[in-house]
Amino acid sequence: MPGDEGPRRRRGEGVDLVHALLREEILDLVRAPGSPIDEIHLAQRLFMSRTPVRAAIVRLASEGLVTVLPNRSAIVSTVDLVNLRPFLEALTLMHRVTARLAAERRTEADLAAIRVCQARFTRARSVRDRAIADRELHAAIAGAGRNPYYTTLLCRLLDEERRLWCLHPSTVDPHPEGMSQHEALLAAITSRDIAQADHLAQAHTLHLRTALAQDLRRHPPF
Amino acid sequence: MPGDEGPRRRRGEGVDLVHALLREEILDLVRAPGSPIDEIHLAQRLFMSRTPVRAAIVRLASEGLVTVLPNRSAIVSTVDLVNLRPFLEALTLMHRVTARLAAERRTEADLAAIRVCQARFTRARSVRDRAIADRELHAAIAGAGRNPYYTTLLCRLLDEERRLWCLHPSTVDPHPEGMSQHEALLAAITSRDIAQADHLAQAHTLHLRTALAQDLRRHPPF
DNA sequence: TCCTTAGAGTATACATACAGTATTCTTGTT
DNA sequence: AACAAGAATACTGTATGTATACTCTAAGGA
Repeated sequence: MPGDEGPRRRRGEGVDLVHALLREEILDLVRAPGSPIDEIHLAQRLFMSRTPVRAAIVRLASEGLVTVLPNRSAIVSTVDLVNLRPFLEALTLMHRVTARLAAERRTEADLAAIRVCQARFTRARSVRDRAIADRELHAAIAGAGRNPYYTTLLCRLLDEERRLWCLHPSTVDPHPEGMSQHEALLAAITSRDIAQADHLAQAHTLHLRTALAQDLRRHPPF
Repeated sequence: MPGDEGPRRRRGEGVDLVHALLREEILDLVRAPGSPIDEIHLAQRLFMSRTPVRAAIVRLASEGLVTVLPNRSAIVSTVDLVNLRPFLEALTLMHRVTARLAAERRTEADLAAIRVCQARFTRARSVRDRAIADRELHAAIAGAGRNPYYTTLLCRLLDEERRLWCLHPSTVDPHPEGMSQHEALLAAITSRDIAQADHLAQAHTLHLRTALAQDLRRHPPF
């Protein structure tokens, strides 16, 4: 099977390939939360053996995107409503602390990288592209804060936020104030205004919180 | 080899076994930071095949305890001095936020569990046992805060702190104020005094910070 | 003497075979 | 007809073989 098709992958990139593919499919909700992941079919689809597929699943499990059931198939992690409160809580804190640190420590190179992401965000048209660009933008801001622990956690939370956005597209569909919020946040980081950056980061997640609540009221999940 | 010895492990617990063993050896500095991990020898030592060993290494890599070099052997993650500032920064924030939330949300059952950990901490005699008990205690406090994101990150940071303690034992060896600090923190959480819990959590890491600085001055790593 | 390079050796990344468990389908009984 | 027990099936966990990539050593050339 492995040699049947495919441009004879180089040794070592098989796991990354499966990991990236599964990750995208999970975040785009192509794979529904709770749906099982069949190692064999996935391996056959990618013309490789089960070994790298299993390794990728283990990695995704430690990132929280899949849940392994012992002696059963692994499933895509569910989007739990009881998890919503701690999620928004942690997202708010990480946005605030990374924005503060970015305002404090950013270099000119950081600002340039952030502006590239911002430009990419304004060009994004689909909900999915906006979600990806938004993640990259905030990851760049966190990177300017120079604390990999915060960056890692924020990226994980932004991944979960992407699934929420795909579940409730109306929270991001018009998104007119998203850009102006970003612009204001960038201005605060540029001028090293820590208090203002903190305030705007708080407002950013507050916006998400109210939009989600509105959406849940309009489209209750029951 | 697999059936040679060992009480015929049940299916599925092999990976957990290797993971737990490697984790302990890494945190106790039995395996030096930067030292390579030989899958084959480890598998032979535990009377199992390389497959579960590899799975455990992948898990440890995603937890940050080992670093996999592509097409090379995995190595124990190094304790980097340039990482010390973000580490202490994140540790302080996580201690503060988990203590605040614990003071806000703790139940009677939480208090009972925390007190069990505290009792275990006072009974601990060796540096290693104290480090383990300290981790369990703060994990219990974080658990009372009801935010798994904070709990996960704090536990990861406490693991790294354990390696620091083993590298610089003098920071914890006498440790007379550690217990009174814990007692005061527990009192604040019990009486739901959020501001006081925050303040004490901050003092807790400040103590670690100054002790580490003192120790680094006495025993410079060069 | 030092740098480059070729070859042997070793260990990882992947493939595949086997074993065990969970699920499902079938069959018999009430 | 509905339920239970057993068999068949399917997929996971583990073991092991194979090929590739890296390391180390040594030899040759500058």
